[in-house]
Amino acid sequence: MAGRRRWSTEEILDAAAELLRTSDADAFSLRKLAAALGTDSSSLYRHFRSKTELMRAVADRVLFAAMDGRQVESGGDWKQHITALALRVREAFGEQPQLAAVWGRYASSGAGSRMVMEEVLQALRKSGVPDADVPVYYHRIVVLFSALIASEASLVASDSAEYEQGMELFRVAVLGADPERFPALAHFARDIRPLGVDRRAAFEEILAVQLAHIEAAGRVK
Amino acid sequence: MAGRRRWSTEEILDAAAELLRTSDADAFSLRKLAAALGTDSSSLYRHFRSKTELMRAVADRVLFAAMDGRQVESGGDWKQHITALALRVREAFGEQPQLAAVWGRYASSGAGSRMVMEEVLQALRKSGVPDADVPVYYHRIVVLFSALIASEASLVASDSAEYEQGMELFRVAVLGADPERFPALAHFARDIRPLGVDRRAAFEEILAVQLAHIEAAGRVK
DNA sequence: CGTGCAACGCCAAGTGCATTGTCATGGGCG
DNA sequence: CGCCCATGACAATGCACTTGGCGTTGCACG
Repeated sequence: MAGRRRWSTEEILDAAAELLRTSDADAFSLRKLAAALGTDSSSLYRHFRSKTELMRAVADRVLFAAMDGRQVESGGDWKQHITALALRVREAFGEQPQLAAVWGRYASSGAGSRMVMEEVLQALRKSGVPDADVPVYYHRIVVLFSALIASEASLVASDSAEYEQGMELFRVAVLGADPERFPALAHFARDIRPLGVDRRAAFEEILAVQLAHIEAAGRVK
Repeated sequence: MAGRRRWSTEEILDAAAELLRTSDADAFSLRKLAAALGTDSSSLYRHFRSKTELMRAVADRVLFAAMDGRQVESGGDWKQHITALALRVREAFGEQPQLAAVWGRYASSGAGSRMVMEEVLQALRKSGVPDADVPVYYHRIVVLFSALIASEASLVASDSAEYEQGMELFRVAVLGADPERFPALAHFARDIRPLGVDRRAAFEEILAVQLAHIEAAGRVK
């Protein structure tokens, strides 16, 4: 028949990234991906041993794309550097929430992950903390970082029906709290905001606090 | 036939929690739950409209159980209070990772969630920050909190096969980094540790830094 | 130019999942 | 006592990942 052609791994990954970006939420499946490529899902198993392996590869490719074109700058504040990096990764995964979960679980396999690690480590070396302490601070930053991004993405991932339902439950739980048993909750009820709103501001502030703490530790020594 | 009996909602929730605790990873399904109860999965739909609704209920029940027996103490350092609360919730969800994700997504519906909210809010009121600022600090703490717990749980959630595979990829990515392109990574390669290790220490330290920052903000005013 | 092998498309099946109808039943209410 | 509706049981639908087999094609190598 006609369509017979060879699929490069990159073509598959790009199609997958595209499908993940456009189609919403958990609508992604190997079947859909194969259909979008004009082939059969079983053919994908010639390139990847499992769906997880494919997802990992896509995640790294997205990460790589997010890092690409940026040179590792040697000047500038190291905190700004890490913050900018964080926001870039956050934005990249913001459009493909599924991938953030994958990255959060097994952070790191390919070139994209390596670039992220490299930049964070280089920034930390300029922070003033002794070389021996860099790994532990690195670990802490990455834990914080991947947790925030993954959880943020999982918020976007749920389809709107479930999301709305959750918001409704939240409203009921907060506004309907018994003032006797939950005085503080009832007192602040109207000002408490659900988890989903203002994520970016919270993200930046939490990260900034952590970085400032590291900087202070560096100065003391 | 014989087995016909009526299932109370609580029985179902307890069985679900039990199954989630003992069975590993994503092995949880309505079918398994029904089998454990000695019934059919369709019967569960007489009690819950969907699997999500059931998961939400179980999550809140676990939360409730974790909070139960603890009185809201009026004395003690507010930071210790929040830290202890955080660790308690962390431990409760540590055994049922699936639920942490549910909680992270739609944080809050029932009594358990309300108890957590109440305690955090009460602690914040003692922190010295003005009442008007409590909601925003609350928001920040809960975002950080749920993100850390959910992402940590998702690490435990993946079955050991995939976990090991991910660890292997991590090792390759770190140890096999080209020193020319990734000098810092190569330099620290042997001291960089994967995301999964030392989670509890990282958890406590990140939270402590955030709380200290809030306390400082409270003192300034 | 011919041959061989790796890779593709396609088909089918196996297993597991959530969810939805349909039927039967049994306990509570009049 | 007898009806009725909530609820349990069963069957079926639709989709998912994964595996295997089969016919066929394109590329590389001799």
